[in-house]
Parts: sequence; structure tokens; C-alpha cells
Amino acid sequence: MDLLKGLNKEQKEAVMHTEGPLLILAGAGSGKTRVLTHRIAYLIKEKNVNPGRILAITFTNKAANEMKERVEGILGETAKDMWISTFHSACVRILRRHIDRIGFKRNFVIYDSADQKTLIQDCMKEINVNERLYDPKAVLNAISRAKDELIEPDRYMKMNESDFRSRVMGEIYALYQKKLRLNNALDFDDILFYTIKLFIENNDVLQLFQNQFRYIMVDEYQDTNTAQYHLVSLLAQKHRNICVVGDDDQSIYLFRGANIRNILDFEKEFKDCRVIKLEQNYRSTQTILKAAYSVIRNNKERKDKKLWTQNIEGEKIKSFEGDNEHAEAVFVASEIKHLCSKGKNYRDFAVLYRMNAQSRVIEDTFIREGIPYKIVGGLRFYDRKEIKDVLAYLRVIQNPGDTISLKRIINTPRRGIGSTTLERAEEIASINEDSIYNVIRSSNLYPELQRASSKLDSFCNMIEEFTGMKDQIPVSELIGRVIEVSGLLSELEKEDTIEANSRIENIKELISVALEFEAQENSGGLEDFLAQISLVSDIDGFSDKEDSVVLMTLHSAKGLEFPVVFITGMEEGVFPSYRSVAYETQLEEERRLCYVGITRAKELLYLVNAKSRTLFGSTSFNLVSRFKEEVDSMLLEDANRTSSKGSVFTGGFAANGFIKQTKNEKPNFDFCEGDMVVHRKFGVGIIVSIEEVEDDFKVEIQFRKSGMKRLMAKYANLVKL
DNA sequence: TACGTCTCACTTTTT
DNA sequence: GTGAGACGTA
Repeated sequence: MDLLKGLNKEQKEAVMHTEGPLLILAGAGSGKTRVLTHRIAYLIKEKNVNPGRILAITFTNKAANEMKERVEGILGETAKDMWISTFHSACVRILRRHIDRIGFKRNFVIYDSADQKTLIQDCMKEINVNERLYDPKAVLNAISRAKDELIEPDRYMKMNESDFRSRVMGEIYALYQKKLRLNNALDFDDILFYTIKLFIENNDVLQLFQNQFRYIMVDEYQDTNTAQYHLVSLLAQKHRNICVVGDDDQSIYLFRGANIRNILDFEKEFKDCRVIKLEQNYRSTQTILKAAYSVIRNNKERKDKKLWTQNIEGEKIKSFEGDNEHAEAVFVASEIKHLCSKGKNYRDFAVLYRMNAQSRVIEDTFIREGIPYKIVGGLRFYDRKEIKDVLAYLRVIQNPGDTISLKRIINTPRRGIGSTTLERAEEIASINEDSIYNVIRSSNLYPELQRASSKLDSFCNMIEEFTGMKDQIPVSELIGRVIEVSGLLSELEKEDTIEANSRIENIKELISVALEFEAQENSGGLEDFLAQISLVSDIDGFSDKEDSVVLMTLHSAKGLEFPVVFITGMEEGVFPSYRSVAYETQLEEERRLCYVGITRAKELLYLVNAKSRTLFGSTSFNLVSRFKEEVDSMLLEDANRTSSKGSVFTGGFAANGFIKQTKNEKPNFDFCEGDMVVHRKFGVGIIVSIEEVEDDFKVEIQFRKSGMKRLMAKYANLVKL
């Protein structure tokens, strides 16, 4: 197979330029994934490079897996030894082997943002910092930025000596790092930070990897931070075969510490660097590209460039203004239905919004209209309470020194070990410079723990029983034992509510995740399982295999494409977000986000806004988004006139009102299957089936939040929507 | 120690 | 509108 076939001149050049530094400026839809995959295949096939000597970094696991599959698709064989992964997974892999060189144990655990928050609160309590004066989130953010910039606590404090506030932050930072180390835990930023530290302090380890990675590629380079830049340049120092791909117009993570200078200054850093621009777009119609350009050209801080395409001009951009968010959602639903009747599939549509809170109304409308949909983002599976509980058990089993997890489970489910006991144990631990676990393990030594001693003992015995089996049985089985023995499962079963049942379902889902993990080749044990799942994101689970509309934030949509895209909430204060309008740089980032959104569309784009919107409990009347106003009016078509408003229900909830019903009234049964109803406790749902029983009806309802529920109509007090 | 009530805050978030 | 966390009471 000819690896260069079907590539344009620039793409070919990028594939064949294998030696020396290379910067690929790849516009949206210009085929950069194609270039990267062909480049890897070219290295292996044409240049006889051993796959193990290639390192390709992507930003999500999903992108990594796709790239792997595509390379294997081209080569027709598996090239397992390739390192195609995210920054974080690659670093974890390195650290698992060598982290003992910088004083951690190799069985370290990874703390997610919730763990980070708990830990930071602990730190603040310990040094008496008032949470009202120092918002834990802001402190965490400052620490995270510092780590991105490779600034350690002592340097942070020196840098900020004159500023009292920053000095306090520095103290918290120092304690936070100390506690992480005591827990043998790393947060996300540490994973990169300590890999770099490992390399800098251990030249032999650095050389090992410098030698191994002869060819390095980094995707989405515009979103890398300073730490990531350093990591890459350290690794690439020896062979200098570094290829980065990015687009400064699609940089949307500056707020998280991404450093745009990485891509803008790449040419300065690597003097002999070759620069290739991919400017031909293969994705979108001319109209969509023009619209995208008419928006992005308003940014001052950008290198001017313009994408072009040979694609058809295509349909005009559809503009719609609803009275409120309900009308907006109804419009989207009716357009989807209309287009589906003309041959489109549900999977051809994406509905994008600025923030997750906007998804609810759209969801409600889709349920009512029977449109299948899938949401990316929102509450992550691994952030659910029941999942976090189970995982906390596993983490303590893996690493009893992990006090954050220990504190989470020591009284969950309740076993009479309250906060008093815990506080005492914590104090002893801090005096003895020992872990809490070791303290409660030998609670009989401490008179202040005497009262809880037997409870503590049985807790520790349970944990140790698990520890004993962790290497004997697969993870899935271990989870089974944990939920059984700990009482987590029986607690939920006892509750016997819809919610509890759905929690049990989620735990079962976790067990199947573990089974999947075990099915992987050389999957490893508990430690690998925990590391793997702490590095997954929501988008990783998204696939377009099933036929449903996808709902997600504009951020999540990056890297994806859809035939039809709706961008909703095009209002000042929503998009651009109210927090960004006062700052030019933030506003420009919002505009790039808009550019990303527009360029997701292949054939048809809708820009939708509402005159009024209720968000966070208050209603506001917003102006049309400046981004929508920036789109050349020649490209727009007013869909308020042409829309296919047909049979679809067009009022808001308020317009219909809620009809009051009293409990013992005989149900006036004008309900039928498929009706949308509201229940006082369970919320909005849809009637799945109705069965007549004696003088009443048994109704089965799928509630949006609480799942499936069978109710007697007489008592259910259902209200039709 | 456990549970109920009150208050507040609330963008985006590849890992 | 909603959920998490703090705080106070039985």
C-alpha cells in the first residue's frame, strides 16, 4: 500500500520529513490525524523504524486509541510496542518503573480533583487558614499553575515574599506537597512534574528514554503547558526528531495553564525547524468556513491565516432566536426530526453549549419528543459517590498510607468510628509522623483510642483480609468481595429505593469495567487498574456507533466532527461567558472556542439563541452573542421564518402550568403511553406502560433521574406535561 | 454520633 | 434550581 496516496503536497511533505524538528500548523479539518497516522506508518514501513522507538502524544485516551487503530489499519498488523498515549499515561508508565529514585514508592496512587480538594482543606485547617478568605478552589488552582510552570513550593514562596496572600498560598502549597508525599500519592500535575524531576535528577534514567524515543510526535500542541513542553524537549534533546502539530486558533485551554508560546515560539526553540502549513480543509462547506473566519478574524492576538476548501458552497448558516430556552430546545428538536425525515440519522447531529447546566432543558425536550440522545460530560461515572467509595476501598488496599481514601471509608458504611476517634488518630499520626492507618492498626497502644479500639481492629482486619487476596484474585472479584464484606452492598440493598438500586447498578458497571480491564493483554493488577481508571475522561467513552444525537460542551467537541451542528445559547453572558467579557485575553479564548464549535460542522450549522434564559434560578434577558453578530450576514438565513415548526409542542413549562390533583381523587385517566409526566418526588419521566388493576392503574414510568419505577396512578399524583 | 436544616455558589476541565 | 458542605440540635 502506498502511504502517500491521496495526500496533498503539504501532507506528503509532513509525512516524509522524518529527521529533525518539524512544526505542522494544521487548520481545522485539514487532515492532521491522517498525516500523523501516515507518518507513523511511514516511519515503520519505509524507514524500518522499530515501533518501540516511536512516542506519540495525544490529549485524550480516545484520540490515542483511535490513532493506534488507524496505524494498525494501515500497517495491517499490530504494532503494540508503539507508545501512543496521553502525556499522563506515558508519564505514569515511566514513573511506575523509576519513581523510587525520587523517593516515592512504586505503588503510588493518583489523586483526582475531589481528593485534591479534600487534601487542600485538610492543609488549610492544619495551618488555620480561613476558607472564607482563601477559596480552596483558587488555592488549588494557584498550586496547579505553579506546578505547570515547574515552580516548587520554596521557590514559589521566595518569588512572592512581598505579597502576604501569596505567602500563605505558598505555605499551603508546601504542606500540600508534603502530605501527598506522606500518602504516597500524586495529583495530575505531579505526574508530569515528578517525571521531569526524575529525569533532571537522574541522568541515567533520562538517557534511557532519550535513547529509546528516536521519534516523538505531539498532537494538539497549542494546548500544552510549560511542564509538557519541558518534558518533550528533554526527551527530544538527543535525536531531535520532534514533530508537533497544532493550531493557535484552536487553543482553548489557556485557562488551565496551557502556554500558547509553546507553539508560537517553537521555531525559535528549534532553529533548524521545518514549518509546514496545512490549510486545505476537507471537512466543511465553504459557507461554514467563511463563517468561521468571519468570527476568528476579530481576534487581535493571532497569526492571520485562512483555510480554503474545494468543497461545495453548501447551505447558509441557520440563525434562530427563541423566546426562551424551552423554545430554543423545541426548535432544535423539530429541526432534528425534520432532517431525520429527510434521510439524516440521529448520529449526524451534535448539540453544543457553553456549560453543562444548559443541557437539562434540551434533554427534557428530547425525552418528550422521543429523540435518542447521549450526553458527554456532566457528572462523570467515576465521580459518583458509590463508585468513589468502592475505589477508596481499593486504594486503601493498594496503599494503606492513602489517608484521604482511608478517611472516606473508615466510617462508610457506618461502623461507629466517628469524627472524634478519627481526629484523635490523626493527631497521634501527625505527632508520630506516621500514617493514620498504622496508628489505628495498633490502637490499643493509645489510651485515647481505647474506646473505639475493637471497632478499629475489626476494620483493619477487614482491610488486611483484602490485602491478602489482592494478588490472588482478579480485580473484578476483589470488588465483589469488598462490596460484600464491607457492607456497602447490603447498605444499599436495605435502602431499597430507586436511587439505591441505580447505585448498585453503577457498582456492577464498575465490575464490568474491571472485567474488561482483565481481558486486556498484560493488564496487570490492582495498581494498574486504579491508575488506568483515574486517567480516563468522559469523552473516552463516546462513540458514534449508536444512533443518537450527542449533547456536549464546546470544549468536549474539540477534535470531533458532525454533519449537522447546533451551537445553542449564543448570548452575551452565556457565550461568551459573563466571566470572560471584561478581559480581552479571555474573550479571545471564548472566540476561539466559538471557532472550534463552528468548524465541527461538515454540512449544516445552526446558531441559536434565546431572548430570555433561566439559569441558576434567575431569569435574564441577554443580548445576542457578539460572535453570532460577527458572522457575515450574507452567510445567514433566518430560520425563525423558514423553520419546520409543525406538530411540536412549542410552549414553555410555565405556559401549561401544573394542574393540582388531590390524592384520593379517582385518577382522571387521560394518560397514555409515551406521555411526559411529573412526579413530586421522582421528577420528570415518560410513561412506558399502563395496566388496569381493579379500580386503579399500574403505571410504569421511566424517570429521567430516578430510573424506572412502577406506581399506582391513584397515589402517584402524576401531572401531565 | 446522626440527622435535619440552612446557606451559598454556580464556566469551560483533554488528565 | 440544585447540590454540597457547614452547623446546630436530639
